[in-house]
Amino acid sequence: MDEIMSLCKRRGFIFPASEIYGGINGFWDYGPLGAQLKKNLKDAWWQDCVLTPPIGPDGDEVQIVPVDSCIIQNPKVWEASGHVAGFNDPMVDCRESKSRYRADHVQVLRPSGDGHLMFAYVEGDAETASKARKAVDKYLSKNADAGDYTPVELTSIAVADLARVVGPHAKDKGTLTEPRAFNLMFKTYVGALATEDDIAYLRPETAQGIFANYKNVVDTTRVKMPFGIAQVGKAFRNEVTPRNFTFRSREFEQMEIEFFCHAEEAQKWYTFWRDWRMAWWRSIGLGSDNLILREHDADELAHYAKEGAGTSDIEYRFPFTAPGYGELEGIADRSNFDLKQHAEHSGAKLEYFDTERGELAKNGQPKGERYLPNVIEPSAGADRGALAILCEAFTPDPERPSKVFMRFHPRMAPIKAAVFPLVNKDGMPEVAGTLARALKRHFGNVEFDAKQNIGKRYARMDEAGCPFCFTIDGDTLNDQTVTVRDRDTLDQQRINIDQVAGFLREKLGLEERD
RNA sequence: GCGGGUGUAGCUCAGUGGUAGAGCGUCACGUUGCCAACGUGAAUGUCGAGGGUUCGAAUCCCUUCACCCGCUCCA
Repeated sequence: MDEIMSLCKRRGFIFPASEIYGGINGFWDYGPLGAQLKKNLKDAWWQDCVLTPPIGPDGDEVQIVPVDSCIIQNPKVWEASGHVAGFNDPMVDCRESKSRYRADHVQVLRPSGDGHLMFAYVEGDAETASKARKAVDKYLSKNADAGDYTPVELTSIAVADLARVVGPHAKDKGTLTEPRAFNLMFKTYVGALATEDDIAYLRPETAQGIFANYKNVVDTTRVKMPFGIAQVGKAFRNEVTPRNFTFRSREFEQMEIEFFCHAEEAQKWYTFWRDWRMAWWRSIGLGSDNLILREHDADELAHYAKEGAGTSDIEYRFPFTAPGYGELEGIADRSNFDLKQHAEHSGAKLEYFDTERGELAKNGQPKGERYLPNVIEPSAGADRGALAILCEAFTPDPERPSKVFMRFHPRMAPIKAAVFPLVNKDGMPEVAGTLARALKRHFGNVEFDAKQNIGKRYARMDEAGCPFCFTIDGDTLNDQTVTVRDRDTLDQQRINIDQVAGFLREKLGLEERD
């Protein structure tokens, strides 16, 4: 991983944010190559999910429409979604055992007498409860005046009295910190006065911006159930521990679809999205066994998925997680949790009237059915995706001058092609420059380089992950052919200069896709 | 949030109290005939930051920031 981070810095993929001031924990900037790489990833997602979506399980093209919602929304959005409550759990730390507990999960055995020790345990945890009980018995045998011990909430203990509490996993008293709130949402103020009434939050996920716009989309477009709403955008979380390069950042970008369907079809669509999203990641270069699909166990389901039919993660084996895996995308059946919450909190009627369902009327037409749709959510991390692509592409090769090359899928490669004059004279640079400019118009980032010798230029392109290099040599001036150098095989072939654009179009996957 | 480690040029690193260095990379000129060749020249340092000790600190001490590893957390 150190080598990957070093290459990212050296070649301009990723830098620490505000590095000249020492950086800032949990924030990363993309350099020239990284910005293009991440954009290629987002563009591919947009192309394949929104513009030319896949064929669904019923044989029809899936319906997806985009939105672009604000990072700051009415704070009630986050109350309805459960984020305000869920993000504000006070926690206590144990200085001795290094354990951390949710304060409202810790119970304390407190005696009727004053000034005596108290013993904490974790609610519902037999082991610590038994430890605390035994400690009480032992203590009472020497301090009969303590009186009767009864369980109370830790949160009801005065801060000064915490010094007499023995933690759930501690031997000594007074090792528990006072409960502290870990607010994982970024707070800000709307309006220049910045009073408590003006508090707002940076969105911790893009999903709620979709749910909040659900009614507007249904009312103003001709979408019919089932359909999806897609969004790409930044989200923010005050992670306790930003870690592992860009994997857990405090500012990150999501690519999300909320796919709405009737509850009876939720299972079918969940399976469809799970499998199709997995195939999609494979198609853009994560084809190795570093990529896995993992169904969640029942005990790790999120609050919104409890009643749903399933949650699975598409996970990648990063160098820093190996032999384990890290999440790239989660596909969750959120049931109708979110729309129900927003309907209740806002008072808006969010039920969908489905004219194709219900009993048949006398005229043979369905009477229709009113329901809150279920939601299947494929939610992918753009930064994590870019990081996985970087890790997967990183290929050490002691045989070649650069010692390493980036084996990007051509669709993801930030530099699509390079054009070199073999030597910087005899009319070669002019021909190469003309070809490079022509290719750039069709393929975007195409580099022209005439500096130093040809070997160095190939090596530079290997590190940048450029899949194809075209070299103009003496023969080009006579027979109009150029050499194509393949990044992965190092093979060279000669093609006519007029065929270069067609060659690239085919290799870059710009031909018709299924 | 706890514990351990690291921070010197773009990168990799040397430098343990006395004038800040090397290799690679970058730039210019020359050369070049398909995989980091060569020659000549050049630029590039808040030694992570702040404070202290000292005649003198990259070096010793304190504080702090960032990154890496292990815990913890990840709705």
